Amino acid sequence: MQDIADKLGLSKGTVSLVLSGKARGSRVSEETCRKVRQTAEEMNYQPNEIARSLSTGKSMSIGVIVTDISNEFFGNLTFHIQEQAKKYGYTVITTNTNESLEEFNDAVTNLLNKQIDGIIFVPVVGGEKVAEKIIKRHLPVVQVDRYFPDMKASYIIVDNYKVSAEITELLIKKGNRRIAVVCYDIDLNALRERRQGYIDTMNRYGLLDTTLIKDINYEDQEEQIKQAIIDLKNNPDKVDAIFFCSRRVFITGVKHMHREGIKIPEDMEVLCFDKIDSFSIANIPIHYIEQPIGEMGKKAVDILIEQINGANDIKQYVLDAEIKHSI
Amino acid sequence: MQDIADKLGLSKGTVSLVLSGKARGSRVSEETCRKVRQTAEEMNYQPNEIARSLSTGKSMSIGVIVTDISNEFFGNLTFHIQEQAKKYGYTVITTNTNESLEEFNDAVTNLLNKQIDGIIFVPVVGGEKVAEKIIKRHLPVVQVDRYFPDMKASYIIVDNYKVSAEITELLIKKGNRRIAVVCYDIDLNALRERRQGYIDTMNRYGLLDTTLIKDINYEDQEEQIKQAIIDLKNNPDKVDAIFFCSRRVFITGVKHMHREGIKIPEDMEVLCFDKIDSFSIANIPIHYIEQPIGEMGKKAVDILIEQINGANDIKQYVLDAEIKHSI
DNA sequence: AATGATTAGTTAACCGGTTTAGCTATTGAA
DNA sequence: TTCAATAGCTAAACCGGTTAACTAATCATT
Repeated sequence: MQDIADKLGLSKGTVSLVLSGKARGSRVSEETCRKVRQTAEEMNYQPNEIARSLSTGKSMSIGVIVTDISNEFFGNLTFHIQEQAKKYGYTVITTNTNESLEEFNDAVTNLLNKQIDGIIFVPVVGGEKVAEKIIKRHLPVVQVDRYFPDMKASYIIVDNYKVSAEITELLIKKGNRRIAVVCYDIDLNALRERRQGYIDTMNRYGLLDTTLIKDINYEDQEEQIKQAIIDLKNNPDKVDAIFFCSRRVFITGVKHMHREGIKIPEDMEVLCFDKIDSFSIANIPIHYIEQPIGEMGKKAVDILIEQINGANDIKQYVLDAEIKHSI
Repeated sequence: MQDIADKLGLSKGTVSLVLSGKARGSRVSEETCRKVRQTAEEMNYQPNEIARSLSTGKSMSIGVIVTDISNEFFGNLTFHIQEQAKKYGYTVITTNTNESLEEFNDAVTNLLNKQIDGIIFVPVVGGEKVAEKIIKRHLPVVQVDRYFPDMKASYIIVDNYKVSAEITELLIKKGNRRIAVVCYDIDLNALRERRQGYIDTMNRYGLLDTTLIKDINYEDQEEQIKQAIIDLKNNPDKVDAIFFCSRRVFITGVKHMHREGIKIPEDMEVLCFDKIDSFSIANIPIHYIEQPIGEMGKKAVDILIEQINGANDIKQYVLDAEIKHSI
């Protein structure tokens, strides 16, 4: 800017006014504006956003903290967040927590120091204190996919309970009595709700049987899922269907169903919480729940930007997921 | 910093020296260091990285430009890049190009203005001029997955030709004569090489037949892949196997093979370039090529950081992919 | 006593923008 | 002719760090 000013015999301030589009209000002549813009072009001037940020206190970038971007769900979510942020002219810094509290903390600290304008994050078990740090700074924040119940902050999630109840009921109405559930035993409200939606519905129809509930330890999942499938196959009272509470459990579960020679859907039907891109390579009918990932990502950004622009009401959305069927 | 300095009757400079760890060289007393650090803690001082960046000219963040982070391959790649960058203390800003030249250009411009320390990017067709902008700024850069042949810059890619030739040969040696290929007609060297690896190998064995080569237009892929499958099914000289040149083509292709009642592997075997997380839900044997995504991501970061730290030799790695088999 | 070396810390410029008070010259009205 | 209003621009502070150059005091050495 100084170079442009020197070349035109103007001051740095004037050049800044023109280039930042604030020339009209402060009345810089049409002529000068044209010359400044032309010279900037000629000299291939590119603004230094860092300097601008320091001055304005706005970095024009937002932080996104997810569990693991290589996971189909979070990859999709992040994609939609990025595309929406792009529309608002915001840049996105993404970090993975790998479900670790320490990494979550590091991510938050780092983003705060980077003077980020807002944060969209997927809560990590035990991360309330860390999240409070964001609130204390009065930094706009939106939780996605999960939320801390005691935190006064915006969130946008899916009604896990409701859709799980619905899909269970759907299967019951189709004539299934013996529906099993396979779910991680992790203490995430999303997972608890999916499991509970199933349990309450089965109960309501008087079909609940604890031998149909298979809780899987995350660390030892391959083995435990395999065992769960074998158990269900050998259940004295024939099992009609299995509800897998998440993507990965479904993939591993179906694999072992194949290995055990369980025919889908003749022997058992399968339900999957989450859509998988490649359902169609499995030549079987699959009932699945499709979360509105795109809407969730877009809306999270919308809410965040509103807050960045001054809104200070907390928005908490609970979206409905859809029940679908492959093949 | 000024506040800390005031409270202790020191100068801002001294506080900066202590807090940035340069106190030893500039000899600030042990006592003063301790007091500064303690007071910083008490006042909950957090450095403003933006200010630091402006001053040092280093933003401690790198840009990553991929095609589409929601794609399993790029999601994985980005994940490994982020994890490795974290180790070096670098933050990652990710952007998607959606294979669009314009978006690629916007991303580069934006990252340059953000005073990023280096860029890792997946080339976009026609993006040579845009990439030159990075080079002209003498900004460290690493291309991944693809590369611009005429650009003097580091890259790290997989030997698409070689592994495609190998997998074709493997199938031939297993007794297959009529191997087809289904590939996008996009002008990406990665895809061209996969196709060519197949063609040259078939040729070498005297098995090449152009009715076995199916080029798919990206925009109309669903329909064209379907038609390709039907064509191959009806090929007068029975087709033994199909080599799908990428993930998505494979998924769509296998779907239509199922629909057409083609039995895998009895009627035809299938080959997929790229590993898919959920291969196991398809109860069929699949020959696939697994790219060393983790290594590619990690190495890309290593090379970039080396360059950021002053190395100015161009590194060009061609990694080997592995041939594997599901079930 | 003079000199040099060392220790401990200060000063002030600088990074590259933004922003606002205020200055000057011109125009228009009284 | 005089004064106010306005247009057009400048000067300088500011954002929050970093760092080269400098000062001042102490200690060791000759």
